[in-house]
Amino acid sequence: MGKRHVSLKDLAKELNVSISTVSRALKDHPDISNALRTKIKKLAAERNYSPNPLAMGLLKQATRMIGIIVPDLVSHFYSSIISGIESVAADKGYFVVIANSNERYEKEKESIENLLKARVEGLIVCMSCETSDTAHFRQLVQKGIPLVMFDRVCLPNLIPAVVADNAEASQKIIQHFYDRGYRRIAYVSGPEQMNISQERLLGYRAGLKACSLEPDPALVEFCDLSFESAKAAMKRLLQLANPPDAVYGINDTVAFGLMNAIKEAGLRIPEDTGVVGFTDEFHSTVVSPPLTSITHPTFEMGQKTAELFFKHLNSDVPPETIVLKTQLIERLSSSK
Amino acid sequence: MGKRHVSLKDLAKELNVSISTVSRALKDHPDISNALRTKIKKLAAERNYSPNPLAMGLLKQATRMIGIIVPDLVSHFYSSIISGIESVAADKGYFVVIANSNERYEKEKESIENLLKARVEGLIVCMSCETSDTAHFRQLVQKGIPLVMFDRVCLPNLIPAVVADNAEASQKIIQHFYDRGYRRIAYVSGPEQMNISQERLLGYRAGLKACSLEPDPALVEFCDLSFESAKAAMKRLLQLANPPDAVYGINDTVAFGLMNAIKEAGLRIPEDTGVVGFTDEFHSTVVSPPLTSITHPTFEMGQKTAELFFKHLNSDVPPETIVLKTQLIERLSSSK
DNA sequence: TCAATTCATGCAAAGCTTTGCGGAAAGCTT
DNA sequence: AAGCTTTCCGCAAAGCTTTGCATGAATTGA
Repeated sequence: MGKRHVSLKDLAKELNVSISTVSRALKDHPDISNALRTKIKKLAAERNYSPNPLAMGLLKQATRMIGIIVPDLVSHFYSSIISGIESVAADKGYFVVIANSNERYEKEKESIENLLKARVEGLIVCMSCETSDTAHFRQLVQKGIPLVMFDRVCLPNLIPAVVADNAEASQKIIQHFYDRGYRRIAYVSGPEQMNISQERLLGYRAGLKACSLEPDPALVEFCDLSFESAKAAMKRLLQLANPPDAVYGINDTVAFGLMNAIKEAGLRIPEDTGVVGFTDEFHSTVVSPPLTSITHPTFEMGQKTAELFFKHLNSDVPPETIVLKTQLIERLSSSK
Repeated sequence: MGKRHVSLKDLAKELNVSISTVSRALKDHPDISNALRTKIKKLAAERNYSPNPLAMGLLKQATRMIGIIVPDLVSHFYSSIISGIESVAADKGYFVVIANSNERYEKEKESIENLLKARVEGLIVCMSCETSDTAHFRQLVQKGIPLVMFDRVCLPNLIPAVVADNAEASQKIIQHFYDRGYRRIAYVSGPEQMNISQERLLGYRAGLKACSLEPDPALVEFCDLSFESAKAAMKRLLQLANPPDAVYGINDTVAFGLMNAIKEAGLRIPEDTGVVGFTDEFHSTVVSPPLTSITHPTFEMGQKTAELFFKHLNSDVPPETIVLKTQLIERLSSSK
């Protein structure tokens, strides 16, 4: 039950030289003679030496860890984005530590605390849908802690961010519905305080206007982003005196909830009700009928977010917001 | 742009006492007088002191990090298990660091290296489907590094593990098909070296026998677990002179691939071909028709795995394998 | 042969925390 | 008043690495 890792000290003792000599030899410092250098390097390789990151962290005040806070770990959207972040971070020799806010404001604040206590070098955050007070983020900026947000963002003048072009995507959806002959188009949004809810609502309205459709407030519903609440929202829409013939859900889970309610009501998709989602490739091909949707380039969004993070970690550039273009993939759920 | 975190030293200097006094006061050591203790605690709270985990790690040789290696970050199965692990780890004050083997043997070995270099205290692993050589795991055990596996496991006498009762689940599926009137039941497995492939195959055969059905080797297909390869496997099955009237896929992605191929062939589910998956709740309700499946209790599996990990981290108990019971949830895809 | 370089290596501090041990001051007893 | 016990606190080491400065030896030039 010996020590698990060899240290410079161990190597030094074995070769009867000082720790600093070993350290220098290993990093090709010119002060060390060739003979000794090769001898030290050989032993280090044999013993499988690797520098202790704790010691390095202490010395350099850098842990090479970056904290991620997501509202939910399980859905494809976030795991895919995390995957994208992780791939870039790994390239730079960074680890990611993931915390889950579970869509709760309190948990989000707590996660920030914990990650800072763990000495992450900075944070990448997607806000919980409950969060409307942004003081905790402003504080991070004030303390000079690197922070980048994605998808659900706030304080764009203070905090670098990566988002989808939400308004434009919404408009494309409305236009698409219109082209397919749908005329009463509903939108099931998330909580009002979320930037994505707002932006997509603006796009929705702009889209209606562009198609010369009369906006009807009754066709805009809100839900808490859960499958069940989306289903309930759809049920309310279907009970309207003049129900929609098409509906657009703010994300994948919501779209599935909508489809479920429509089917349970005995209506056909896309004949009676068209559906479009804001979602990622995989799911949409699995549901039936295949779901027309905006492809959110999730993996890429993760990569871009990580790149932006590293940019701001190393230099003091002003915050920028990267807007990713989306694409509408037409499938069966919206082709009357 | 001062230091980001206050240290004991900072507090000590401010109060003109020694570092050790501050340290002791903060942990209620009896040697410190009441008056001084409260004064120190007050300042610590004000300054938002939290002990530096790097220093602690160095001192205690414990990083409170646990490494997880999964074959894939994006699928619901793994993200849900990770979520379960994380919830238990967080309770114990541990962080999880996640590495993705991408179903590749080489990447798996590399991830082990990297996580050890990062000084995780132990590893939780689900093997890549490529992995058949288990020397790298045996090495970990020899080095005394805590290791627990889940779902796809190996060396059960050496390595503690959490698995589903695969054989029994398979049998239940066959029995279920039989009860619904299906008679030519196919099984689309994963790579042969995987324990889950083997165990479920055994259960499949036992199930056929219990139902007095003749096993037909042509009805067992293998795939690499991807949607596409599952689809290809199903196409091969459908081209048989005597194609199956029911098929069982080794996991969710595979089952979706099967359904896709069946639909493309113009066959109806469940009338022409019954389908059962080995999957998790959410997806199965979203596809059409809803997929009958074995519920893999993923979140719980993650929790149990983490609990087992901590058990073995702290004491030297012999390896045990925890077998989780599964449940067959009947939905439309298998009810002729 | 002595002084002046050059070359190779070691010392020690810093980064932060815990903890055994020793020390000083105060209070008590006789 | 001297000695003893409490009570309270600081020193220093360990855990690991990097790096400026110092030291020692060896080599060169005069």
